[in-house]
Amino acid sequence: MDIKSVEKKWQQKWEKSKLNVFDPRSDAPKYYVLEMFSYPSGAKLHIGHWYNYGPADSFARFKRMQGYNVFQPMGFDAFGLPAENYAIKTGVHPKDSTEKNIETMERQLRAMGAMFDWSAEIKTCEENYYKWTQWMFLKLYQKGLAYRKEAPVNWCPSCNTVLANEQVIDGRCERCDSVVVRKNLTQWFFKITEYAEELLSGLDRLDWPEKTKNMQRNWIGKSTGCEIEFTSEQGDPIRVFTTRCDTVFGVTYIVLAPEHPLARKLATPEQREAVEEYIDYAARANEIERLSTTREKTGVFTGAYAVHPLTGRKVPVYLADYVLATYGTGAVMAVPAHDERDYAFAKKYGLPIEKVIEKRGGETELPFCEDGIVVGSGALNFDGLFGDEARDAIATYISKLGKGGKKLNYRLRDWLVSRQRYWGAPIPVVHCPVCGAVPVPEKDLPVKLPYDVEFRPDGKSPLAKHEKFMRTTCPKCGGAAQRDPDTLDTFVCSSWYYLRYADAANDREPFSRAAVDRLLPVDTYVGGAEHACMHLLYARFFTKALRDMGYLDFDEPFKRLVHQGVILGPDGNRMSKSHGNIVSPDEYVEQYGADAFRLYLMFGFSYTEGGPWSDDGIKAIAKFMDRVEKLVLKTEEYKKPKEQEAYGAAEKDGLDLVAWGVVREYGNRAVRHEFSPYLRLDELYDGAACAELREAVLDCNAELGAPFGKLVRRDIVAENRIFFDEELLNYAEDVEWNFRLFASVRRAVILSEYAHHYVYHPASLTSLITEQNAQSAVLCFGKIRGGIKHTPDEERLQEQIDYRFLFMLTAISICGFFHPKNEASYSEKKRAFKAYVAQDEVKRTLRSPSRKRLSFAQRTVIFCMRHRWCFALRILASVRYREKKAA
RNA sequence: GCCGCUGUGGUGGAAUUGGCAGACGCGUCGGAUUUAGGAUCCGAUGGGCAACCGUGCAGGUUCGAGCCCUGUCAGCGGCACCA
Repeated sequence: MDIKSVEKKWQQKWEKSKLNVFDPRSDAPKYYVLEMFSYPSGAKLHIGHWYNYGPADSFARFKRMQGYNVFQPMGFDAFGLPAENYAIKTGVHPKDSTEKNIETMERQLRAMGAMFDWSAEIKTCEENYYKWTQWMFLKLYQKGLAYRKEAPVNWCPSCNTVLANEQVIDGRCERCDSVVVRKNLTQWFFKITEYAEELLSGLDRLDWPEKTKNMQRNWIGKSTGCEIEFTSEQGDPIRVFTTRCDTVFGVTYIVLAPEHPLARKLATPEQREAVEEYIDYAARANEIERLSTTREKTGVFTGAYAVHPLTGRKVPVYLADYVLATYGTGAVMAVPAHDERDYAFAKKYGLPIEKVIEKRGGETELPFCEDGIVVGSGALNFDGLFGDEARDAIATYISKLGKGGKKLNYRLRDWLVSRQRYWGAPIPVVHCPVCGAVPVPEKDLPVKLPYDVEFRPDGKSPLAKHEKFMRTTCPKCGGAAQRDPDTLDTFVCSSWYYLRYADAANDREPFSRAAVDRLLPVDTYVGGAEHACMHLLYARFFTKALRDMGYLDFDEPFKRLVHQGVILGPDGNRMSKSHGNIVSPDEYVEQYGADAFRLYLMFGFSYTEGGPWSDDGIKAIAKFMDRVEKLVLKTEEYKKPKEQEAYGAAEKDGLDLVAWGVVREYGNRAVRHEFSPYLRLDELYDGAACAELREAVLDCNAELGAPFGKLVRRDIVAENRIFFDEELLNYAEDVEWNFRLFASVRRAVILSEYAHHYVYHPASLTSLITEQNAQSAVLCFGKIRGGIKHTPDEERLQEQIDYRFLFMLTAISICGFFHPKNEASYSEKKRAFKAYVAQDEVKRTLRSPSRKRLSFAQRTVIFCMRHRWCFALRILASVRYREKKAA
């Protein structure tokens, strides 16, 4: 078959027919399948794109065949640093290079044969999109969720911009790997911390990979503890946060972060110089050094003392950079006996170490950091309490004193969104010397990004150097003012794009409520795991904020999340230029076609794991497709009407059952994104199911083959369309086109002009179970011991199970009365069995509704009820197969 | 250090709710076809002569465990001076 022309033909047909466009008037339930949109980098689609979009698209098709009105849009995350860095290197303007890249990628995405709804396409760098990104900023500002403050920020000296915490990996810039330095800058922040609790608790209800949910949980980092107020001798309150207030009686000193506001103030004249020096030192030390756990702790005594709120004891106040200014209160109470860090610090500076917790039932060895029994509370009488109990009591006491109390703390920091770069959405704020920071009125949006800018990297934002852009008037007082020279982090753009898709052409608002209500939330979201703590967290934050402003009616943007794995190079390493192991999709698509390529991606890997690429793998797929075609061509010969009806009822029923089972099975897996194992041509005609049929199919010259001819074709073409439609797309449709024989299709298959858009509803099991084939397998001692015929009526099966059946199973299983190894005569077995079941306890067991107390027999019956179709069939098939072989 | 995930043939990886482990491929071996090679098709392929034994290791629950429980080891991923 000429795969390329077939692909082209069908892709054009779909395009013309607009079958991929979401139909808002349809009555069918909606299903929103979303893949993370692409960043238009210079290169063509790489294998990661294909792996993300190909199988996800097959999933979308599957949902469509199940009768859903599927919405699957595609767009481009077009702003971002790489385009700007490319401009600095080559002089090509980011807008030009981005547009060119998008054009290329669009073409490639279309050639992939995916059913993207291009009518909803969005590009975040276009005015009609970033206008609304700016609108989002204004809304957050109005709601008090965007604010400006001077804060120590992560500065990447190579990218010349600040980075969000999430973008700093091991003290280095996520993008360029340079060492990040700390800098004080006035920047815009989004108050994501306001939603910390909901972002955390909402995770429980999401159908997301556990791993990802855990990463977010860690990132949010909730800890339950207690705030305690100490007082300096001069009277300044020093609040500390601790999760171990049960150790409060062991406090022998206090430590402040070097950036703590009281650090300088508390220093005594004698210590002033040393303190200044230390603060200086800490500011210079870069993140890497500071974060290293192996590094020896450093610190300095302020000369000041603080008063312990419970004991009235005076304890020295130290500065040390092992305390972080940005977490908790920026100050900790040090309990060297029960904290490793405090212990190490106390040892080094010769501070007292006092045991106040005792190990329960054992020798207490310091530092002892586990829960234990309070022993050092003195007159306050907390001695003897353990762990939580002690913490509860002490925290309650502290709050009664008015010196603090229970407190929740989060590791999550506010999201820094200013970027000193050009290629992003300008921050819609004007700085007026009179009015201060004034938001740009909605009607003046968008704040347009100028085209003619200077990219030379000199630490200043390119926009800051663009006079025409910067000079403006204050919207409030009308006086001369300056624009904010920064742009928004590109993660702001991607925090709401899934909403825009629903109403991409709207030029009056970011989205209409009606459109969003119809399509959102996203039912299945597919993309890489690397966004766990950034995009996926930010997007959730946006959704919740917009909900609270009344624009949305749901809490979570992505109901279900699937991460695709990573396709590695043939050598098992990550694909990279330095390894020289990059597999380019293009050459394979050229040789085998897009369908074969996609099929291999689904078939050759576990979707969420990925794995090394193999040339043999894709060859095997090509071979598979070849065999399907041959099989269909062969069966074409069996068309004679008389012979068509010659196959027996039993065979037909058997085949129906198999088809039903496989279709159901496939469906079960497909909804879980487990595609790989269910493309077995052979299984359909396997010995387990229909040995005769398989022979007939594989040897078309055999006499037996003729009666099955039509059935085979029906099955391959009609029943298994579910496989082909999804994964073989164009190819399958052409096969079908050439051999359409739908006359005998009994399923509720709705025909339309375009084969792959059939709605497929597998028939119910009940309709397939007949008097002939309703059987259960009898399992006993772990093996199948036989089959039992019963009623085909699924609903009434339970009551129709006759006592003999039940008792026989009981006998076989529990007592072994009828076990093959039991040598007694039949009547002896029967007598023993009857005596056994006459016992009250056995009777009770047999009637017990509790699953736990069910006997084996009952469980077997239940099991068989659930599985009977498959086991019954297998028994039938294998018996028949054996008989035939013997004959 | 803490949290999470994963351990199945020579190999990628199957196995529904605990129910015939190793599907479907790749590779290998044998056969057919071919002047030959390639391609294609057919058969065999966990171990053991056998009964049997086999899902990282050691236990446990169960009539029955790859799957559930306890412990342990290894690999991967994330977090990491977060008080």
